[in-house]
Amino acid sequence: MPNKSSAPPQSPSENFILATLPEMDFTRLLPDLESIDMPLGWVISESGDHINYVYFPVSGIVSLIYDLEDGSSSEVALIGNEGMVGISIFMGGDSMPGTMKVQSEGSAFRLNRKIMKREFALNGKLQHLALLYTQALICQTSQTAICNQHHSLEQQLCRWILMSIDRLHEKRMDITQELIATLLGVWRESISHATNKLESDGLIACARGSITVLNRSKLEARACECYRAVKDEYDRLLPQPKHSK
Amino acid sequence: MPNKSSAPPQSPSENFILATLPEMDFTRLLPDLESIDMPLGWVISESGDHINYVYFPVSGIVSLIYDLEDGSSSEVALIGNEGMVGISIFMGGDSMPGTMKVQSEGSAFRLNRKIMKREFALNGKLQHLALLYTQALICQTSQTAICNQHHSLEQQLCRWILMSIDRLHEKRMDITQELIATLLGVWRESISHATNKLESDGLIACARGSITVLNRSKLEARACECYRAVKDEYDRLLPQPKHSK
DNA sequence: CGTCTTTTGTTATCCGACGCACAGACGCGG
DNA sequence: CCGCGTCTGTGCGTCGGATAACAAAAGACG
Repeated sequence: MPNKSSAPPQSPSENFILATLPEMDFTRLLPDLESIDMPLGWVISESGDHINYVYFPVSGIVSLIYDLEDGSSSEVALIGNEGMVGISIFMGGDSMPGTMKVQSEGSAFRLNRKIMKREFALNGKLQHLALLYTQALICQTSQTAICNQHHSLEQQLCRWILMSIDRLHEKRMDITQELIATLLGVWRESISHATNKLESDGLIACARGSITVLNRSKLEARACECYRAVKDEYDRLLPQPKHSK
Repeated sequence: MPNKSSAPPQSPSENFILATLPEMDFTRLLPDLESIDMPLGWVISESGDHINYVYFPVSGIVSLIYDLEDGSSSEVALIGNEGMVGISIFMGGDSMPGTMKVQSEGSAFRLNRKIMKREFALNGKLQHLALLYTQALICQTSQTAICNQHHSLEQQLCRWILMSIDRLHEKRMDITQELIATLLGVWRESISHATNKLESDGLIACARGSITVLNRSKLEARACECYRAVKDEYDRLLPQPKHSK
């Protein structure tokens, strides 16, 4: 099925979970996988929404955001083409708190709720991968919790930039400092302050609405251990797929 | 099977997950459920440990704690008789980051890893409940993340006290301010400051190594919305068992 | 009862981030 | 190329909580 966007068409196997499926499972699911664009800012689901699809991103980033009554918010997890959106479908809760919002445009393949539940019930590889990914997600949210408690804004920012470019597979990301501040749950001016320091130290280059990483290793050194901890656990639980179609 | 402690013997059905199982499933599991004491401070598993049992607490509280390289730490989830410890067994990761530590003594029933995996693979009620509980756990860690970012120490303390007495099913808890500080990832002196304010306002009574809640509703009003948010989601996902043996 | 350890309370200082009020800078549309 | 909206940079007062150094009180134990 051709992708509707102007970008080159993408294959479902560019999503790690789908790519890790055995040939037989993958082929069986293929006709049910529907290609869909994920434009910037699209809210895939809001707190408590009964979600009808599981989304497997092949590009772009989806943020899991929790909101507070006073209007402030924080991102608790980043989801790229290593994962999936809509775990409540197979976890059984049907819905979950938090907003799933496209933080960086891209595209995904989605699977109808009914088909996902049917596949999950087969006790096969998809069930296994979905649960492993969910465990990785728990690790990410937990580490976010302790990071928010103990680490400085600059450390958190470095961590967040690294996690983002990992999922974008590029050095450059298009995002305003305003949005970064919302996602990290901090003040916009504080982000401005931090990016300036990082820029003057030559780690990143900032432009209007974009950040480019110039020195990845220095950025890692400046980030807190949380980046490494989560990445290591993701690598342990979800090894890179061997075949990419 | 008699409980080894001096406390009155407890039934597996005092754990909500076990109690919610259909009679048939419960009866089948019964001979494999091993009673075990959970003394204060016992580390059930440490980061990366290959865990051999799933624990179903019937009393007491187990904390999921994340540690940092500098020795500081934060609790990211509280587990009482509404839940279970050792989800990595059925989630597939075998181990997970974080320490499972008994924060308030009690007892549990545990199930061998092999038996748990076998039961889980039956696609029955235990699988359903285990996954629902895991989703609730994700909610708790996520809310902890945003709470750590936005709310004051006093609000967090109120939330934590409420979550603890909910799981203890008592007004009084035996714990030092030192330990509370470790769990919340803050300074001991700050806890002292906060408890004094709450005590002088008549919400709690403090003694050496214990806190008693005097006015629950006022405490709820003083806590952040996170307490209510998590409790509501737990109630939604895990309704109280109808029968208790 | 007096000593010793553990737990809790007090005070002062310091630092990071908030909160506000701007000023400047870029880029798009007319 | 001009105007205006969006995005970013700067400065400063304020505040909560970290940090440190100590004092006091409550049990534990001989």
